[in-house]
Amino acid sequence: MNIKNSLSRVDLFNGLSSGQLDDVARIVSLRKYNNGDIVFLDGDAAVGFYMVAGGRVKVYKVSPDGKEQIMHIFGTGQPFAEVPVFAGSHYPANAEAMESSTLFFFPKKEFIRLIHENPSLAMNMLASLSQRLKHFSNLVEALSLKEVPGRLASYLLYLSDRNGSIDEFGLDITKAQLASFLGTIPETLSRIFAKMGSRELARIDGPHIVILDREGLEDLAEGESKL
Amino acid sequence: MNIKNSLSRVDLFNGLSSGQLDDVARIVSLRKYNNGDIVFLDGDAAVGFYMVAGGRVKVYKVSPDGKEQIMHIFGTGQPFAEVPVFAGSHYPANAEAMESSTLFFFPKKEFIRLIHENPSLAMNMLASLSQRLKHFSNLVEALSLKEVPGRLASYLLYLSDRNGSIDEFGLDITKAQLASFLGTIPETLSRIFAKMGSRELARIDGPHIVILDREGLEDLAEGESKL
DNA sequence: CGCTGCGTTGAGCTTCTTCAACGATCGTGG
DNA sequence: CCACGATCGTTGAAGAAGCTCAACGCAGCG
Repeated sequence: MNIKNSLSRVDLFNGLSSGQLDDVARIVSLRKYNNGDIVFLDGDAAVGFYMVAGGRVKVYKVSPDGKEQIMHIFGTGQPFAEVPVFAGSHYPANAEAMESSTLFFFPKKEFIRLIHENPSLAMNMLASLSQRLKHFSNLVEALSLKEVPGRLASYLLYLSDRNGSIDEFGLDITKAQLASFLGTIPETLSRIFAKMGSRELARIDGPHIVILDREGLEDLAEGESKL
Repeated sequence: MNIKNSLSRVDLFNGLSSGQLDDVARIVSLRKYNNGDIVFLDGDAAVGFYMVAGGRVKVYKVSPDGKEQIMHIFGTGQPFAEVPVFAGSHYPANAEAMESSTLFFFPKKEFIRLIHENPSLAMNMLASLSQRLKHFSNLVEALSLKEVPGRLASYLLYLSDRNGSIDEFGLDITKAQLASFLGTIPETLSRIFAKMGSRELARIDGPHIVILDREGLEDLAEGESKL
């Protein structure tokens, strides 16, 4: 069956028996969203959590004057919004589809029952939350201890690694979204890209990036040099 | 027995039977630290996690040029450094005792075994990690979307709430530490305290705070006004 | 063709940090 | 008991980083 098959490929359900996967599949429902559709808003009452079956979703906060901070971008196979399942009962941020997306929805009560009966599922969920905490801890470190050029350099190196440590790759989000993710604004990002270009650290051509000086970027990322 | 008694009072072990508490107590060891002692350093191999039995511990990151960001301050009853138990195997930050402190240490392998056998313990741990995620999400929001006066106002209001929503209370950390927690430096913090004083928002006398204008502070915290 | 969204660039300004100096408090040892 | 150094906090002046506002180029698309 289609849903069960998707679930079986996902970290969160690693090590579950076929019967246990059936139990999970039984409580899941599918939801479809178009680009820009809101999945939930900060403060909404939460009755369950989601997992990306296809597409991408951004989770973000907004300041009163409209500035947006992307906390996380989730792709296929990644669960999100688990927090209110285990602590509190409201979503602590907004979520919006960044493209046409299909999401699995897991109702809170039923899922908690499954966890009680299923230690591996609990362990997987603990691993997933811990992973998330690491991500946030990096984000805090970046926002507080690095300047924007350093954050951008880190992100470029991260993208490069994710693509197999090659020096040439494409941005998979718009620059405005990247700015929001890095905790800055498009204008600032643009200027820094320009500087990286003129310093021969990287060549930027639209969404196409070529890393020219990996060492230089690493120094920037570690705060050991400036632009 | 002393340890078991302490454990029984702690959220993480809520709902555990006496026998289960014994199981936990059996794997715990006690460690003592003086003010300023390092509990672990960023990158250290992690063989377990900790819980504060008495005293206080700060978990923090440091930038190459020495600036420090306090991620979290843990007091009695709070577990910390659980992340490497479930994801990765190295501590992702530094931890240091802020006063004479006694910590429980839980070895990773044994604790994981207990979790497997004990669904409530797993659920409690999930709740604890979720709580932590909420904390970080607030921290990210503050660092990225609020200016320092807003963060300070939030913190003062938080302290007030924690003391029963009264308008008069003491700072329980030094101003330098508070600065590090708010993602700024003592000089900046000092200037903002001075401004809050002259605007009659709060009176600051050493570590003693009196909130004079709660509404004004709330506006600041929400980014709806400036200093 | 003109609209709209994305990205870039410039000028000015705000916020925060840096650097330096100084006052107050506190514990220690002479 | 006082002097000393250390820690903590405050204040001033200057500078850096990033934001705001505004204008504009460019591509895709109805």
